Parts: sequence; structure tokens; C-alpha cells
Amino acid sequence: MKTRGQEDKQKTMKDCSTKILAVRDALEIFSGKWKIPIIGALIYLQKSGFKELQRMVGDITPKMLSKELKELEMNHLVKRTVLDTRPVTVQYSITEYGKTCQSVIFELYQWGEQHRKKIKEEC
Amino acid sequence: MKTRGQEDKQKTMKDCSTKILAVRDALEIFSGKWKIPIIGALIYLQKSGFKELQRMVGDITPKMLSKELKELEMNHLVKRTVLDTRPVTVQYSITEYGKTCQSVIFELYQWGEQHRKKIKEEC
DNA sequence: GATACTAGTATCCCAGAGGATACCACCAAT
DNA sequence: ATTGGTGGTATCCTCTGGGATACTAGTATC
Repeated sequence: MKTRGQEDKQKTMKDCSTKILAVRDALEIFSGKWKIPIIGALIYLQKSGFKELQRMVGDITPKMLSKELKELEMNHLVKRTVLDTRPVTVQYSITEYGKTCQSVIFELYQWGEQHRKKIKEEC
Repeated sequence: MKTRGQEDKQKTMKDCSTKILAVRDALEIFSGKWKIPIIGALIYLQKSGFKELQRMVGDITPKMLSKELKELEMNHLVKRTVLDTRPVTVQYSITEYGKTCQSVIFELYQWGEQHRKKIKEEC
């Protein structure tokens, strides 16, 4: 049996689902173990070479760092500049656009922080 | 060669890394393909049975829905109530605490939305 | 010539995410 | 007694995220 209310719900859920798509787009960009740490490090450092960034982020392997940086670059959050030095160095930096993530990351930080406290209390 | 500045940077990154942990905690809770859609559906529906929720979320399999709901329940975002009806029905609902995610999800939505537009313009 | 720095690539491997399909027990209506 | 509703589990599969390890090419230093 299908009530009138359920039909309305499904119609509204369709509108809702386009919003969910946007949320999932955002989540996808920050997905994975390393993107947030990399963005965080770059916001802090302003600019950094590959190896320096690797040391800064921690245990990340060059393969993963390379892969994550490529994705962040594709999304215009990070800029890669090859410098004509000897030896050739590469400069990674966060873009102006990349800085727009800060508010999102800060919200996630705040929620995560209070959530940690709540979980601790109960366990 | 290690300059004084680099040592300072590494010290500050250590403070930064605890903040990154909180962000990653938050991301972990929303991770996966289905958690946000489920939370969204439950915020909209207020309460829902298992099958109804499955229909609402879309293509999710019962295995995944069951698994994701368990995780959300563990994190106190979702409440599961068994009702003494015939046949036995189960009511899933978002908790008051679960509603605190709304601001985080809304930030993610806003950023994701404007990001979509930006990507479209350039491709 | 050996070592160490730069910026990565290549290869192999494993665990977990998530889909497909089938199935369970229970109950109600036809 | 068959069909269809409830709320799930079980099994099998594939694909990818991500780690470990090794390697390349170029330059500078010891």
C-alpha cells in the first residue's frame, strides 16, 4: 500500500539527492588518507618541494604523494611550478582557490574535535 | 643542510597534525558512498523502516545498508528501535546528536556546489 | 668514484569497499 | 498454499586504496 505521503517524500528526495551529489563531490575531493594532511601542510608552508612535503606529511610514500598531488592539481587546489635551478626543483603551493577549503576543513575539524571528546566520555 | 626555519616548521606541524587527526576522524565518519545519503534521508524522513530506507536511498544493497547503519549507530548518529508490532518492525531515526552534523554537511554542500560550477566552466 | 641530494616511476602485494545474488525467519492477506 | 510484506545474513566476486620496495635521471659534494 502506498500512501500519498510516501509519494511526496520520494519527490522531495529527488531534489534532496542533487544536493547529496554536491556533498559527495566535496567529500570525494578530500577523500583518502592524505589529501587533508597535504592541504594542511601546504597552507602552513605556503610553498614546498616534493621531498620536503613528503617529510612534512609523515609516512606517505612518494607514489601516494605524487598521486594525491596530481589529483589536487587537477582540482585547482594546488599549483605545481618547475623551477629552473640546478638541480631542478619543483615548487608545490596552495592556490587562492585552495584556500577556500579552509572553512570546510575548519567545520570538519570542529565537529571531529567535539566528537572525539564525546566518544572518549562514553568509552 | 637544515635551517632554523625548517625546525620551527616541523615543531608547528606536530601541533597541526593533532588537528588533522580530528578532521580525519570527522571524514572517517562520513566516509563511504552511502553515509551521507543515509543521514540525509533520515533527516528528511525523521524515522524510517529498513526497507523503506533502502528504497529511499536508492541502489544500496541490504548488506551495505545494514553495515552503514551499524556504523552510524555506533557513532550515535542514528538510533535503532525495535517495535513490538506484528510483523516486528524496526525504526531507524536520526538522533539529536546526529542533527549536529547538519552544519558540517551544509558546508560540504556549499563548497561542493560552487566547486561543481567552477569545474563546469573550465571543461 | 662514492655518496647524497633533487623529483619522481614502476612493480608487487594485500586488505577492505562495495556490488550481485541468494537466502533466512516471521507474518498477513488472498 | 502462494504471494508479498517485514528485517536482515551469507557468500562470492571484483576493483581500488594504499603500503613496501626498488629503481631512474640528473647534479653536487667529498
